[in-house]
Amino acid sequence: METEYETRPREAIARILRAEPRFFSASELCTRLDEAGTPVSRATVYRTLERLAAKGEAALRLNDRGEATFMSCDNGHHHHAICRSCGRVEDVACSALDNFVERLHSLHGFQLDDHSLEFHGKCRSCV
Amino acid sequence: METEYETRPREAIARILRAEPRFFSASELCTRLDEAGTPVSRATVYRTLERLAAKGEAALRLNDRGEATFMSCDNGHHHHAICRSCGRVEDVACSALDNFVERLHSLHGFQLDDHSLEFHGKCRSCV
DNA sequence: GCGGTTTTGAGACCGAGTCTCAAATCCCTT
DNA sequence: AAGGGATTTGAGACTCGGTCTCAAAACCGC
Ligand SMILES: [Zn+2]
Ligand SMILES: [Zn+2]
Ligand SMILES: [Zn+2]
Ligand SMILES: [Zn+2]
Repeated sequence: METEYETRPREAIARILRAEPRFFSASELCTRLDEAGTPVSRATVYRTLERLAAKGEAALRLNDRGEATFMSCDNGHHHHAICRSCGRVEDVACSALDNFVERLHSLHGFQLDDHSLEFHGKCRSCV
Repeated sequence: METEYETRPREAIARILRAEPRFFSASELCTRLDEAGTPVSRATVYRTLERLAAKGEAALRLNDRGEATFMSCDNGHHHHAICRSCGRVEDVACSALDNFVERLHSLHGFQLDDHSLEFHGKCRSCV
């Protein structure tokens, strides 16, 4: 039947994610959940995050140490400007790619100092 | 004094990296090194890759499982088009960002079907 | 409340990556 | 070519993020 239940752990996690436009690692979330008086096991945190990502309600990102981090994020395809200092994330429309540095600054007040860009697809010999 | 020695393990690793424009994980390299009859310990593989990356002679990339992968790559700042099928990597100049889809196809014969882009810097309130 | 279904938690487990330190290697000097 | 001080290596212990298992708990339509 595959019905989905609304449970205390899921709601506690969603509440923390929705409160801030930032990426959270699983362990960060566990700590926050403990502090909020609604502790949730690691296994459940991982399962919930994976589920949110699969439903398109959260974005998954690997941080520079290769840890999975998650953010509440459901506005379709777009990109992210991440503050090196506080972690705040600004959404950047994909169409803003032309002259992206200038736009990023004028639209979001974001002072860009680095970027990473990766393309995926098929090369000449694999098409 | 900090002199650097040229050693058999380092040369074996460099030889494998230079042979293909692809990202290799540490464990992949260990396997290749064993097959090539020049086995190198995991610790040394990691140390050597880290050293190459620090010297700017190799690019570091976290794959979708969060594993560190390395590729021989020393042409200054640029981006990568990675084939989903064979892993072959095409370099893409940073200035090619305008109309990148079309350029990628006409310049490299690369059929783009996804991309990831991330900006890093300081947000309005952290500048 | 009851009962079938879904979810949770504790802890075992896995694998990538790091660390330690004695042994091996490198290469400069003689 | 042998000696010797500095660098590098390897085996294996260790850390830690993430997965898996399965019995117990929670959920919700009845
Ligand atoms: Zn900030
Ligand atoms: Zn895009
Ligand atoms: Zn290919
Ligand atoms: Zn660039």
